[in-house]
Amino acid sequence: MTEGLSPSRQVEILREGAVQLIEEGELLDRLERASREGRPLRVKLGADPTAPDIHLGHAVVLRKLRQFQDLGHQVYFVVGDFTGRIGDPSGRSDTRPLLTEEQVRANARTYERQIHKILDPERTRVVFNHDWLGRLSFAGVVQLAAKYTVARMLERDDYSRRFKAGVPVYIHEFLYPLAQAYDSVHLRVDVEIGGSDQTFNFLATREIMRDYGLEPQIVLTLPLLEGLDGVEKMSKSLGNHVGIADRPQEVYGRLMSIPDPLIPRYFELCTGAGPDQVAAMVQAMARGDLNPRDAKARLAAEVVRLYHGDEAAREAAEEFDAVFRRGDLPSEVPDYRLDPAELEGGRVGLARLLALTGLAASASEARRLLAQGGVRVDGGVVAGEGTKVRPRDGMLLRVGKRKAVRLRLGTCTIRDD
RNA sequence: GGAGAGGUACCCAAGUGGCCAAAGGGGGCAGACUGUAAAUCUGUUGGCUGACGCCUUCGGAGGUUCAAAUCCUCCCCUCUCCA
Repeated sequence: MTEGLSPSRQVEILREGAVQLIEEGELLDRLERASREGRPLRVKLGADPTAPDIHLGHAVVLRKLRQFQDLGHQVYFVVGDFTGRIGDPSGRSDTRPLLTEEQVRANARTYERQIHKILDPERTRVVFNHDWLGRLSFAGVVQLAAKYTVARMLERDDYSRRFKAGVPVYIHEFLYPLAQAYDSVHLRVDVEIGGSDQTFNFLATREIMRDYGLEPQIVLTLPLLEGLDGVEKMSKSLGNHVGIADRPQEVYGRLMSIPDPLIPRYFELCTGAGPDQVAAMVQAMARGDLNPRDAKARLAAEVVRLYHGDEAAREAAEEFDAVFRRGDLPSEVPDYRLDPAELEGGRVGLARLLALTGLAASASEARRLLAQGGVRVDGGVVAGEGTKVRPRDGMLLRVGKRKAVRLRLGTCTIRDD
């Protein structure tokens, strides 16, 4: 706990690692007043309820929020159950799936469970913006929309780029920043925090808050973490993410797959490593004293430790070395229970079997894998596309290094589903 | 309302009657190599089949033709300019 620090010291802590802080002076001023009045600052983070898996990109922001909490401030975690239906205009997503009430609630619970790996539950309030946006009348919407101009809206890079490129921009997308702004109006937010891609929305919110006669929120943006591909920002829909609630082995393995140039970046944004430590490591790698592979292993272990503890980190590292350096079997090999009806004369086409077990998406794909030597049965590579095998209990099927299934042949096959 | 351009596989994009299950790139997957699931190189990338081959797919529905992503009709959607 770092509660009770002087406002100027708080500013120092809070601005560290930020892309932008608008305005630093305002923050200091607000902290001073709050401290005099003995109240915490109200800090807002908005979240889209469509993909409730929190990944390392979100964690960058959440860890900053945690700092706010440790300084004694109050977090409002706004679940965008209303705005989520408008459709997030950033990025490629065309139309968002409409979520049902239950889905939203379920996703919100998933969120809560995960954010508390990082946030302090005592100082976190989870709220739903449908509660106030859903009550806004059309007249209220018009009033809100009258507070911002088309020209200013088009300043947003995302809109103007799509507009110039001839990609459709729908009118309701303009409502997205406005709705987000109204969240801040409703909650009388002191500080809003988010990824640097949110800068436009946050700044628009400041103006709109002023228009409603409120003090504009202070804006704090943080770097966007690149995904595992090193190109796009991390996001679940792009599949380049590492979820903080993913299995430790998965977290470890996925971090081992980042391209080398990304190593310092990940250390900086995903671990507690300070700039000095990172710089030292970069130098060591440049000198050849530190193998990038080992740096990555350190990164992976550190991140796993952060969210799953020491033991999980050790185990994940061990498993990774076993599977990928020594080519051993993964520790958890799922069983597949083969239906005897698939057998013909005690045998079954290997391609068919691979498709059944899920090791290949289809029998055609299985044939391709076979042709490429990517399939092993009980340790031996099988090449022939049309190969038939005589399955036996405990037979081990492997595709590539990562996927394996153990065959089970029950004598009794009572199926009640 | 008028004029024009477009809609192709997971994504971008070529293809304007048969040689098209559809070029190329990205992404994915597999193999080689390695220091790792990095980088690089190679292969592969609709489904069914041991195989010959068959079936489904180029916005949607019909039609012409021995043969349609490609031609015709209607419809839906997007963009640009004009009003």
